[in-house]
Parts: sequence; structure tokens; C-alpha cells
Amino acid sequence: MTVLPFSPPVSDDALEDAPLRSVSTAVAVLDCFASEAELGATRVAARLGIAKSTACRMLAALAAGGLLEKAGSGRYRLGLRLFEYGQLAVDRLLLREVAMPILGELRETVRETVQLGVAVGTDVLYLERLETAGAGLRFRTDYHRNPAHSSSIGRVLAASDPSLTMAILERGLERRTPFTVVDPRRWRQTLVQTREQGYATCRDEYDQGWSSIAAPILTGAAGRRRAVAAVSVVGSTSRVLGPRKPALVQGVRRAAERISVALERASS
Amino acid sequence: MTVLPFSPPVSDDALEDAPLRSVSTAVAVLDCFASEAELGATRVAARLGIAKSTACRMLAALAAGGLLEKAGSGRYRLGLRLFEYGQLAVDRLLLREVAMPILGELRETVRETVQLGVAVGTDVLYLERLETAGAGLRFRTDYHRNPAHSSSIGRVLAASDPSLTMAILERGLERRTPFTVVDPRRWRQTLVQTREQGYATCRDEYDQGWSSIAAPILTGAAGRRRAVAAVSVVGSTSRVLGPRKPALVQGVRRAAERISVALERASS
DNA sequence: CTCCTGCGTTCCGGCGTCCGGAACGCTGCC
DNA sequence: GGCAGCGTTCCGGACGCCGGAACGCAGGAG
Repeated sequence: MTVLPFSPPVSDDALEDAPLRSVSTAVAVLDCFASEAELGATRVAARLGIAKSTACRMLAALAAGGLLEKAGSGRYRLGLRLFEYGQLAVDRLLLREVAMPILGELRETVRETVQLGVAVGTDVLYLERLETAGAGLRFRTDYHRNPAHSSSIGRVLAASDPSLTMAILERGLERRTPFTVVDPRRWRQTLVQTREQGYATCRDEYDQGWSSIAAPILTGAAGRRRAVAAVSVVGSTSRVLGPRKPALVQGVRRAAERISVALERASS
Repeated sequence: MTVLPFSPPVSDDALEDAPLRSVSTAVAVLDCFASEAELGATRVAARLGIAKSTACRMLAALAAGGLLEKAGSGRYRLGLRLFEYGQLAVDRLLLREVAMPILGELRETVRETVQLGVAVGTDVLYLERLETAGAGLRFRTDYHRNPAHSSSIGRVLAASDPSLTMAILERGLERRTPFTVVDPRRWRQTLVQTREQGYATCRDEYDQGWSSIAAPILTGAAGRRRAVAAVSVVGSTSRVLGPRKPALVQGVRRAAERISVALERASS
């Protein structure tokens, strides 16, 4: 079991000029379902620029393998087997294994939703999210991936990874709320600040009214520490960045540090 | 959004005599990683009876699509993109959406680990598992699929689905512990009892020392109610089937009933 | 009721791509 | 240093896939 897979190259358009063309298109077909819950052969064919018959065969083959499932009216959706595979993938990460108990304790301490995230491409993927039962409004749980620039975890990761910083800037800082930092200069400044203070904050930048605090999980020798993941606490802005902020910062940093140490020990 | 996908046909050996042979073998390659965390081309080729070069190309193509990731020494493992797809698949289930808050309340009430499961083939797949922070030993979280015959959720589902009952019996009742019910006659008897009392128990049959109580989530008209999923409470045998048993039974049944109603209302 | 439009699916022939065996680098181990 | 095992690459020949057209079926409109 390894610490973390190499950050996926995020081979966007896996289509074209690859070996195993049909497999590549099959993957592209799967990808169509990332943005849409249900699709039929015609729409898949149109989106990928392939023949309708080809799309139909692809869908049938993927459904035979359980990666897709047939909905009522001949349309398809993502299959539960993908859920199984996905759970297996993340269960086998040493990072998640050592982080889980510490995340649980952090949640108990701060009584807010806590998250564990890594970078995939220019997004943050949340490997784990522990919600707090009674802490006011429930945080929206229906996304597992955010643009990194408007996330405290993304900020922490970018702060220790110049290439990620470049990738994010090249992709552009999309505005989500009036508070999203979209000026590249100001955004770089937040990274500097993150490096100086050892944690990052994100105030109302993704969902207005919601803010977060994140700290990095570091690996590597003393000279060349790099953040492979980050822990964050998220909640309503008044709760997270109000009077409790110092306590939350300390809690998050302590948890991230403990996970770093546990990871180091476990992977040796 | 639909209530639940048709229970997947679990097309076991998707290999052979299917259209899109290369896609089918690609799915079969993926399946190899269900039982093993890391695999190389040689072992995949041997397991599937294909040429080593073919396996190598398959692995490369799947890795290009992000479904696999390359580990250090040329071996591969399941990719995080599968985690994303899997989360999307389960997020889009109406069942999970309406069940989540009720499951959360149930956990608060009973202070034990609660689960939501459906049947896939002759197994139970757990769509959700909410653990309790301080309730003694942590329940093993590293499996997401059980043989249905030694699970209270599986018993509840089989009790209302004759074809599932047959499938389970045909597959055979594998012994996991000295307490696993492996005699088909006795096992059928547990189904009768489940139908009579409206819930199922499972005492030390999967992991010795751990037991569970499950109740069905029903949909359909009054005449033809069928269980599409089930809720369970799991914990150490003494805690779950001891003095608290009546309270837990009531809690589980009430939660399952509430989910049934919410599902009915939401899907109309 | 019937036409019509849209869908998913099936059929078929020709082209193109995938398969398997053998050869190549490489690593780690006797 | 040899050897054995691995992942990867190369190549020719066979075969399975691609795309267009036709089919069956649903739903809506007239």
C-alpha cells in the first residue's frame, strides 16, 4: 500500500491517437456521465462525434460490465459497480487509512464538518468528509470536487507546489461569489500568506456564507517537504472565522501534523 | 433521478461472446483489481488468459483514462477517478438522498454504527455506513460487500424476494464463523421468521462477536410491496442483541419505515 | 385513430485496428 | 556476472469493430 498514487495526469481527452481506440472511447463515454446523470445513445454519439450505432454498442458493453446501468427508457446511468471500485481505490490509500481516526477526533474537537482532500489536475478531490450531526445547517454534501483556487485545501496544496500554482493560473480563476479572489496577483498573495502562517483560509469564496480553514499534510525529507494532501474544517463563516478561529486553526494544524507524522511512520 | 437502478445483472464473466471484445476485456481487467490491490501485466494476462502484450495495452489504456494509476514498479492500481465516478453514481440515487438524514438521526438515537445496503447479485452492497465515534471498538470499515446469506440486510432482502433467495441458495451458504447458518433448511427458516416479525437479526455469523439488526425499505403498491434496500444497526453482539435489543429493533424499523414513506413521496 | 418524429437497437460489408508471439531493456537475486 | 522475471515494444495477419441504413417502438399532435 502506497501513500498516494501519483497525481493523475488527468488525461482530459483520452480520445484520439491512443492505442486501444475502442477502450479509449469507452472511457470517454463514461466521462459523459460526469456532467449528466442520464444519457441515451444519441446524445452520447453527438457529444463524442461518433456514430450512433457505436455509441449504442459502447453503452451496452459498459452496461454488461456493470459500469453503467440501464434506466427505464433505454437510457443509461453510472452503475453501482463504479461505487465499489471507487471505495476500493480509496480504501487502499495509506493516506486515508492513517488519516481517518485523526479526522474523527478532529471532528469531535471542533464540532464542525472536516474534510480530507488531494489535488487532481486543477481541482481538489475530497477523499473524506465527516459531517457533524447537530452543528446547524448541514453543509452541502453533493460535490466531491472543487476548483482548487477557491478552496482552502487547494490554496494549501498550491502553496507548496509551484506547478500546481501555474496550472491553476493557466486555467483561470473563475468567479463563484462576489468574494472569490479572481485577481492573479491577489491570489498569489494568498499563497504567500499561506506559506508564512502555515495554514490557509477561504472566506465565502465558493459558497457565500461558508468558509474553511486548511492545513497541509507533508511528506518528504526535512529539506524537501511537499504537501500531498490537506485537512480542512468547513462551516458557516461566522462560526469558522469568528471568535473560534484561533482554536480551529490550532485544531486543524495539529491534526494535519499528526497525520503527517503517522504517514511518515507507516510508509517507512 | 430514480429510486434505484435495476439490480445489476452482475454479469460475472463479461468476457467472451460479447460485442466490443476489447471493451469487455478492459472491464475484466478492471475486475482483477477487485481482489488485488496492485497487479502487473503478467499476472493480469495469466488471470484472464490473454497475451501479456494485450494486458499491457489494456492497462496502459485504462491508465490513460484515469481508471487505473501506475504504481512505482510498473504495476497498476485502481485510480481515483473511479472514486469520483462512484460517488457520482451513488449521489444520484434518490434512495440515498432521502435516507441520509434519517440514517443520521438513527445513529444519534442508537449510538451504534448504522448501514444502508442493497443487493447486487448474491451480495449486499453497503451504500452508506455511519459510524459512531465513541462506541467502543470501531467496526471494521474495510469492506463494502458481504455475502447476503450471512448479513441481516441480506436476510431482509431475501425474505421479500424469492429470486434472490434462490440465487443465494444456488451459490451456497459459505461458512464464515461457527455460527454461520449454512443449512439451507434452517436458513430458509430464518427468512420465514424475518417475514413474520418484520425485521432480521444476524448473530456472530459474519464476524464473531459482531451482530446486527435490519429492517426493510419497501416500495410499491400495498399489494405488492418489495424491499429495495434495508437499514441495519451493527455492533458488538452483547450491545446489539442484549438488553437494548427491543429498543434497537424499534429504532431500525422506524427508520426503515420513514425512509420508505419519504421514498414513496419523493418518487411520485 | 393515425401519422410522424424521435428514440434505442440491429444488421451488414469493408476497412482498420487489435491480438499474439517474439524480441528488447531493465531490475533484483542468486 | 548470469539468470529469471518483469513491463514494454514491434510486427504481420486475421478478425472485430466502425458507420450508414433500416427496423421497432414509444410518445405527441393533428
